[in-house]
Amino acid sequence: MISEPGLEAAEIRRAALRLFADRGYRATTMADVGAAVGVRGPSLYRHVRSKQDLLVAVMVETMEALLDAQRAAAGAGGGPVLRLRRMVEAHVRYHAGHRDQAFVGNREIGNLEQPARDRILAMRAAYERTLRGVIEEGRDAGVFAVEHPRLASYSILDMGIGVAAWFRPDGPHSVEQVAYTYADQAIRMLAPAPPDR
Amino acid sequence: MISEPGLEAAEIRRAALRLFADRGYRATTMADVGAAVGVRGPSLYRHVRSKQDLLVAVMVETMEALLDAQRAAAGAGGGPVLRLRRMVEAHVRYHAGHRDQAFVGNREIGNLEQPARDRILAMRAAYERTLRGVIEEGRDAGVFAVEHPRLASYSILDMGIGVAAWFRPDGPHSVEQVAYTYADQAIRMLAPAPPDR
DNA sequence: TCCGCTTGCTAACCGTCATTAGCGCAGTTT
DNA sequence: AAACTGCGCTAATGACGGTTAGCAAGCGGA
Repeated sequence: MISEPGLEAAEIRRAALRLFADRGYRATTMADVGAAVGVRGPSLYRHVRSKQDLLVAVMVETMEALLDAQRAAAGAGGGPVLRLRRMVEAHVRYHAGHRDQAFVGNREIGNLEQPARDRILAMRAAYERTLRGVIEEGRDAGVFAVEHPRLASYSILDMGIGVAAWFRPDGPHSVEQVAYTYADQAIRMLAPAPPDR
Repeated sequence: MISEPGLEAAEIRRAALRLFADRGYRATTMADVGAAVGVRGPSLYRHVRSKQDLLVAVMVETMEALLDAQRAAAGAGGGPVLRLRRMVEAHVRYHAGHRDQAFVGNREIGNLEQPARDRILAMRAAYERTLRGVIEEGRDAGVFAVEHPRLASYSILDMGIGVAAWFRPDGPHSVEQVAYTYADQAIRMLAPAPPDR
């Protein structure tokens, strides 16, 4: 046999993700997901507990990937400016390179049932806290001039999140170009006014 | 009589907006909207053509308010830096002061049926184009250093949009404080490197 | 060969929901 | 007072959709 794929839970999640991304969780039916993997709706229940479980799996996966990328960026050493640059680049790279995940992860929070919702919110809070930590460290070291670090971290995260909504791989900008430009903007946003003038 | 309110279409739209904002369009039932204005679901049809019409009305209203605010900010004269500041402040003020509208306006685009969807998208495109125009004008005048004006306008708009998701009137920041800070960040993001060094 | 496990299918269940029909009650007009 | 009108109500309609039941085909191992 030439390795008939065989329905894997991961394949179903992939299909669900794409559908959630472009129709929304509530507008996607189990029959839709089934059709996307060549099966009838009810057959999915051999591999998946529920539609809600699919959403939770997709969103947890997304947040774990983001946290991993952020940890890698933050853990590579260097001063606050360099670490911030790497964190912003990682953030943007993920949102440009995994638009569906990012989009669903940001739009469908309200459709998560407890306790999954709180779990995801806690992961998001941790993600923000880490970025803010670097900003505060840079402020204390005198390399950033920031009055409200929380407003700065929210701004930086939100501008990256927005990338998931408009970025197209076949558009005029490459992922790396956007990541670099956004990191630059973040740094300029935080840089202290130069001593002259 | 002490002026029994009397059901107005505007009152229904207000209730629908709130429900759309915190449950989502698809998760909101006409019975929910009815309950919010003290009436059964079917009675709403005396005042409203359909649920979809409610969504369209809410979103068109939102985009018109944004475009009006932007026009006012841009039309008040001044150089590119000042006009940009006023436009960003107006953008943030709206997103902090009308969170429900902004939130629905950004999340429910996919639930708009044609031709309303294209109409809203055209309004959004015009809104972005105007902001980008000021950025390009500033670049041509030498007061902004921007390689990709489109990336800059997207960043600025998206960071403002994010405000609608986290801002709380009883939180630690006032609307004006956030608007001022965000405008500042936008300007610093675009400011050319100073001539020294 | 026979058993049992896996997995897909159809049918059925049980809700939910937008929307329409048609009734009846004011309040107002003629 | 009769007729009209505006508006809310209940009941019904027609779809849709998540999930469960129960059957059957394929297949590997004893």
